Parts: sequence; C-alpha cells; structure tokens
Amino acid sequence: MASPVPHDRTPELRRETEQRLLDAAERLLVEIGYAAITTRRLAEEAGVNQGLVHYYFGSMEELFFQVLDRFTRQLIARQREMYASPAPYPEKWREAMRYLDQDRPYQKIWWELQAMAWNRPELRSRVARVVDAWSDAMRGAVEQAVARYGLRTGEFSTDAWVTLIVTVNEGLILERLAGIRRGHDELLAAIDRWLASLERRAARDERAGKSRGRAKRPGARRRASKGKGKTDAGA
Amino acid sequence: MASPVPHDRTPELRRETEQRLLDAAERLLVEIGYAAITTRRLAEEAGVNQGLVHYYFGSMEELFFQVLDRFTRQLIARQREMYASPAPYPEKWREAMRYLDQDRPYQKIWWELQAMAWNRPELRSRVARVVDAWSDAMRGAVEQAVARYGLRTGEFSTDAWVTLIVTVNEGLILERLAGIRRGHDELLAAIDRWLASLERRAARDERAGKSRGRAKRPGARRRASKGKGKTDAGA
DNA sequence: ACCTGCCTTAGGCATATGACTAATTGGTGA
DNA sequence: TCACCAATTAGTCATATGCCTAAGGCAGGT
Repeated sequence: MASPVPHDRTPELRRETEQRLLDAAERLLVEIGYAAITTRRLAEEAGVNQGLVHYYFGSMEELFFQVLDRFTRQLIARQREMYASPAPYPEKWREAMRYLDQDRPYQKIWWELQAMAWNRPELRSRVARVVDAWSDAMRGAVEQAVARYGLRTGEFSTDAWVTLIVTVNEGLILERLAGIRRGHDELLAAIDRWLASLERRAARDERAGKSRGRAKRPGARRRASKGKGKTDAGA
Repeated sequence: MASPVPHDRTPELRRETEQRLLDAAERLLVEIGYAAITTRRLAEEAGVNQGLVHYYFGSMEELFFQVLDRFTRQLIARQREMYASPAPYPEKWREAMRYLDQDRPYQKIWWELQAMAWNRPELRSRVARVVDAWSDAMRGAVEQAVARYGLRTGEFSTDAWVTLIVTVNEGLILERLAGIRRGHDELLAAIDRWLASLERRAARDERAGKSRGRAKRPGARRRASKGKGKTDAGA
C-alpha cells in the first residue's frame, strides 16, 4: 500500500500522482489480474482519491493504455541492455534464464497486459512492437553466436533461430505463470551444457587458429545434438 | 446466436440447457474474452433466460469451472488421438502445425481460460493437467522419432525434447493470438525441411540395412543443424 | 494579502452486475 | 383428467462500477 501523497505542490506533483497510479496498476496486475482492477481498488492501492483516475487519465481505458505504453518502453530498454552486453552468448542465455525465476512480477504484468490486448484490437500493435523489439535486440547476439560456433545457417535462417528462441522463452514463462515446471530443468540444463561445449570448442579453435569449418566435421554428430541446444539457447 | 430452447421437456433437456450455456460461454470466450462475460450476455448468447445460470450452475464461477473442465477433457482426448496416429513423425508435426492456422477459436478458448486461471489458484491444477496430458501424448511419438532418426538423447533427454516442442508451440500460438507472424514461416519451413530430410535418410537406411550409428557420422555436420530442426519438430 | 491555476476531496449519478425468488409453464405418469 | 415435479420466466435486490462535479485547499506569483 502506497503512502499518502505529500502535500507540497511542486511542478513534479502531476508526474508524481500519475506515476503512483501507474505503479499501483502494475502491482495490481501482478496481484489480482487486469479483470479485477476497479477505479476504487486502484486509487486505494495508490493512496489517492478515486476521483483522480478520471482527473489524470479520463478513463480506466486510457489508464491501461498508458500502463501498457510505459511498460513496453521499459521492457524494450531492458532487453536492449541485456543483449548489448559483450559477454559470450552462453552468458547472455544464462542471464535471460535467471529472469525466469527472479522476475515473476515483471512477467505477470506483461502477460496480463497481453491477455487484455487479445480482446482489444487497438492494443495489438503495441504488443507486437515489444515482441519485434525483443527479436531485434537478440538478433545481433544470435548472429554472432551462429558465426562463432560455426553453426550452419543455410537451412535455419537467423530469423528462424530468433523465432525459435523467442517462442521457447514465451512458452517457458507462461508455463511457470500457471505453476508448471515439468521438464523445464531438464531442458535448461541440456541447453546450458550444449552452449558451454560450443563455447569451449570455439575458444579452443581460436587458440589453435583452426577454421571452424574443419572443426565442425569431426564432432559433427555431437554438434548436431548441440546444435539443437543452440536452438534452445537462442533466448 | 443460438436458437430458442425447444419446449418439449424430455429427460435430455437438463443436459441440453446446460450444454447450451457451456457452448455459449465458449463462443463468448472467443469473441469477447473471459473478463467481459456477464450472466445476461451469456444467457442471451445461449438463447435462454438469465435466471438459468443460477438455476443450473449456482454461480458464474461454477459455470467457468465447468467450462474449463469440459474443455480440458476435449482437448486432452484430441491430443491423444492426434499422437496415436501411426504416421511418421513429420506428418504428425505437419498435422499439428495445420492447427495453428485452422484452429484459432480453440486456441483462443484455451488461452482465455488460462489467463483466468493465472489469478485463480484453484484452477491451476486443472490447467497443469492439460499440459501434462499434452506432453504425455507426444512423448511416445518423440521417443520413436529420436530412435528412428538416430538422434542422440544422451544430452537431450526425452523430457527436454518434449518440453522444447511444447514451449515452441505455446509461443507460436500465443504470438498468433496477438497477431504476430514474424519469423513463423521461416521457422516452420526450416523445421519441415529438416524433418523431411531426417525421414528420407531413415527410410534410405532401412532399405540399405545400414545401422543408424554408421549413417550419422558421414553427414554429421548436416545432421547437427537438422538436429536443431528436430528440436523444433518436436511439436 | 490577494489572485490564479492546479490538485484533491467527498461525494453523487446512471447503469450494470451476480445472485436470487415467486409464479408460471409444460411434460409425464397414474 | 389430475397431480407432481422439473424447467423456465419475469422480474427484484443489494451492491458495485465508471465516470463525473462542485467545492475546497494549496502553492506560487504579484
């Protein structure tokens, strides 16, 4: 429960109350879901009078629009930051996987907003924008990984890889939202092993000065299964 | 809009009116989402009087419980039927992928029910049951495919494969629900090519009487990338 | 001190909602 | 035909909801 609004009316106050309401909406998305949020429940959570929803946003609908806009901006910025890291790809993957367990409120907000958007055509483009940004943010990292690990991209384009990685992540997040964990540890461990071995081999190849093309063929079979892991590792 | 209820009171009438209401609820889940369904909207859609919701189900909550139960039973039966087919794995995958575009109402219902369950702990176990059944239904087919195509399972257990396939499917379905198609065709085409080549090679190996172990090593590199495809093909 | 503009409050209003109920209807069996 | 029981109707009720408004409060500027 937020504290009452301070009574000094500085120029920042408008943003303060607006942000309070938007923050409260996010907390309630996590706690009770979009369908259960009312103006009174929201105002109570924000520690302001119920009339302020109308004053600042005009309607609940507009408030949700702004919740979605603010959230998507934050999410996109965060994904760009994560994938801009110079760390090798397995590290990026591990970082993203850590979010699976540590970032449940964030994920809940995102998927509650999506569920709301399923029935609101005017919101779909905004949702699509985030997924596009996510894909774009990781594309560079995936391209580098594919090149570094000498994985063939002839049959699997970068777009296919990226799509695979994104969809796997989405599926994992959603299952956890529903309390499902079956098979997750097995999958994540397998991907991790595979990525680690790809990275070790790439480092070895660098030291030996070997061309990757050559390095692939001897362990081709092993790489095959790992190549799968790479697919998974794309997140 | 359903037609009015017939006026002959046979012993089947109770089931008739109940089913009408449950059918109407499913249609509305597709059309307006769970959050917008009211007793009056539902009764109108079912062509019955609004008081019958209380008479037959006692509450909207109980009605949604029964919608979920009925739907999950149907979904599980259908998945079992699909994966029980003796067709080779690529055909099963293609059958499942055809559902991506042709079965949008079905998918919408399922995900609206899931979104509802995110905020209803008492519904989570039911949702989890469906995902478990889905995984179980496809496990046999995946195991057969792994064996037939000579793919290593040492690093990727069957559980990992199954989880990968399920999560990819979930991600694809959800993106389409939000109107997102980017990268889907590329991914599905790549998986299809890879599965087709796996199947051709398996058939050739059968005719030639070669052991799969031997057959893998020459094309090891190609198999690697296809192994990825197989990962994708697991759906 | 006064004025102005913005913020906030304390309700109020019209409508919607889930749940409910008494009366009526209709089918079946004796 | 009559009696009985289940199904249905036609509202009703208490409460909730989104939206709104007039009045008051407060800070900053003159």
